Amino acid sequence: MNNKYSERKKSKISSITIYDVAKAAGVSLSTVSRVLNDSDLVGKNTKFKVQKIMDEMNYIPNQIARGLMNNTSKAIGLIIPDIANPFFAELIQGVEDVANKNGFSMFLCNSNYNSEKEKAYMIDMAERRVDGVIIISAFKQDLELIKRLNKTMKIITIQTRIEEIDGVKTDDQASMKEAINHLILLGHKKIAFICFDLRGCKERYKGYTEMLQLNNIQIKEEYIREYSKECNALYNNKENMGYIMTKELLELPEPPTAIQAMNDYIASGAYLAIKEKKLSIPKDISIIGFDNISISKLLNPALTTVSQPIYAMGETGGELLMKNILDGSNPVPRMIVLPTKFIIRESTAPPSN
Amino acid sequence: MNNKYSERKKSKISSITIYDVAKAAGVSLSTVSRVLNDSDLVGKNTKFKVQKIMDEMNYIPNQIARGLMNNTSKAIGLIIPDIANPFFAELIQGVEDVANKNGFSMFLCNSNYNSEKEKAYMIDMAERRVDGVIIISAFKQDLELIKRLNKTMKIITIQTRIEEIDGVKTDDQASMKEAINHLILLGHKKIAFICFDLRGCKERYKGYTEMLQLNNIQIKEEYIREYSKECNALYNNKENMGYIMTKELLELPEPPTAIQAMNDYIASGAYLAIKEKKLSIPKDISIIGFDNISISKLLNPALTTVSQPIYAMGETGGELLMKNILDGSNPVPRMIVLPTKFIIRESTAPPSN
DNA sequence: GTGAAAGCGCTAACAC
DNA sequence: GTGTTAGCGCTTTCAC
Repeated sequence: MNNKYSERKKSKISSITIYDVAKAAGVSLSTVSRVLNDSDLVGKNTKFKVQKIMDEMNYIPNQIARGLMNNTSKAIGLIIPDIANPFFAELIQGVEDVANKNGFSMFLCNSNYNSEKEKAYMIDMAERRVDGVIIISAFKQDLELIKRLNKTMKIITIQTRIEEIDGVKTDDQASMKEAINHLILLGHKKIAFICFDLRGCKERYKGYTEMLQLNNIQIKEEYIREYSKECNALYNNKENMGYIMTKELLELPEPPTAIQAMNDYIASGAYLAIKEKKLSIPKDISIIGFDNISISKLLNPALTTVSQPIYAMGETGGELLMKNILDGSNPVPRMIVLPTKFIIRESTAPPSN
Repeated sequence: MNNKYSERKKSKISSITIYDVAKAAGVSLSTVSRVLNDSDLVGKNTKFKVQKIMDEMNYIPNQIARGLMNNTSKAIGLIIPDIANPFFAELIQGVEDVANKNGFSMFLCNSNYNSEKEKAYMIDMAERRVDGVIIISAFKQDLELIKRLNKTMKIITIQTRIEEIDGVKTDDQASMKEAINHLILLGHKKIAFICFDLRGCKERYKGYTEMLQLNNIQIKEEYIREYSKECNALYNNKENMGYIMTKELLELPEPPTAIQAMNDYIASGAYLAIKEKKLSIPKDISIIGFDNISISKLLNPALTTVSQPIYAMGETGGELLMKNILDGSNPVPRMIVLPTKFIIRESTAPPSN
């Protein structure tokens, strides 16, 4: 039993450590650490030698241990409500590209429009000591919690307003007014509004109501549908919410002549319901989306919508977060507003009757 | 200068530690640790008291430190080639749901069809000591690397074959044969095949060629297009590759009467090119996709395609990974094959000429 | 039941 | 340039 070299217990998952490398290279721990960090306080020859040994031994540095020391994980979290919506796919890409460029990795957290899950994810991210999170939420935030978590990690929001927290957004309200105005100018008076949750799209909803009021069009409650209300069941991603709400709308004694969807994804569901009813867009019913996700021009007829700079929103959010992580937060909270653009395609026309 | 309590330097980011809690509660570190781990080796009263103090102090446990000790991060990595493709959004969801259910968080890594980036991500995940990764790749893998990384983390593949590595897949080849057969039965002989990269969809491509050969249809090179070849530039996610390849195809002196796309996402790009050319689907040209992503039935006409159990693929991959992490890997590598289903919708018809 | 002490793999003063 | 040493925040024997 030759165990005279058992100076150290091997870890459970036997994995090469800096210690093994040091021993093999005949140098100290610090030297290996220096090589790892590409410090120029090591002799060229030593560096080369150690590097070679690292390769030979298949040494894989342990970021967890490094992070413990520097109190950083070089990771960020991204919390989104619904990955099934292509809007978020594009946004994720913007965030991830920036993170990657800065040497950060990204945790993806999909809350599925579940407020409890969202909260749990936020805490999880804090416990994992990510350097920052980006939150896109449809819910009212627990300010106490946010403030507490903000001590261990930077927080940025996208399309979400949290007191004292930096964020990026677009002017939803104004954009929505433009969309509704287009419908009104075409002659529509029976304009429905469908969304996941009214509180989650307050500004867009406000744009809708304001524009109607401005034109003395009565706001009818039956034209305003929330999926979260419609279905007391939890949000089930296997079905598109727009489909369900539109079906209801079309059953009304006096159905709307136009539908404004909270976003393109929901609008695409509306297409399905309308197709099923053998109605035609835009002849029988006009429809407008919001976001301009890539499928909106694939829809037939192509969807009239408000174009948001989705990738840029993710990118800008990511950059803001990086800035806050790297330079420390700004004393005065910033809200970066990105421009939108109304795009008229084929899904809107004057009402037929 | 009252510094008689400076027994310990505060960490840079001043953050409450187990030490502070212990001091405030008047117990030892181990006791606090036990409370944290919900061990039943602590007195009920002590437990309660410590918990209360933790709350009051807003203590947030440091997972990094815990992970260092247990040699686990309770995290997994998911490496995908293209988040813009809704196929992956659905797959991600399957993986994440399983991870979440098991108390794991998920790093999302989007390689953007860049083999170098993919490799870098794999190494990054290993350095972060994730407990496992799921890889969906279009590239030939560096077996040496895989073997090395497999020592620190479990590896699972989806729709990707790596020697000795567990995975989940569908029978691409047979499914593709069924699709091509449908086209041939309709009378098509000029059938094109468009994909991102032939090596990345070997099985699907094989199904295509085999079925043509079986029917004595000559395989024409100009009908086989790879995006990665078509464009020597790097993959640019701002454009849909199917659009570009289809445009080229339609310019041919003898254009195909049917196009088989490697997946629905690429097929949707083909729709755009065909619409632009003022041609009609399926009258002028038939088209088939692969995957059955949710937008495929939104396309107009609705896309004929091979339905893959996308969410289940992610879920199964996640479960397999969890099993391997929790129970240790199986001695003999497993490949779970999930069923597909050919769905005939509106985008295919007999050729007009 | 509870505490003391020795690590987990690495970094960062501080010596020499 | 290189080594020694003391931690980072937590877990885990091993005593008592």
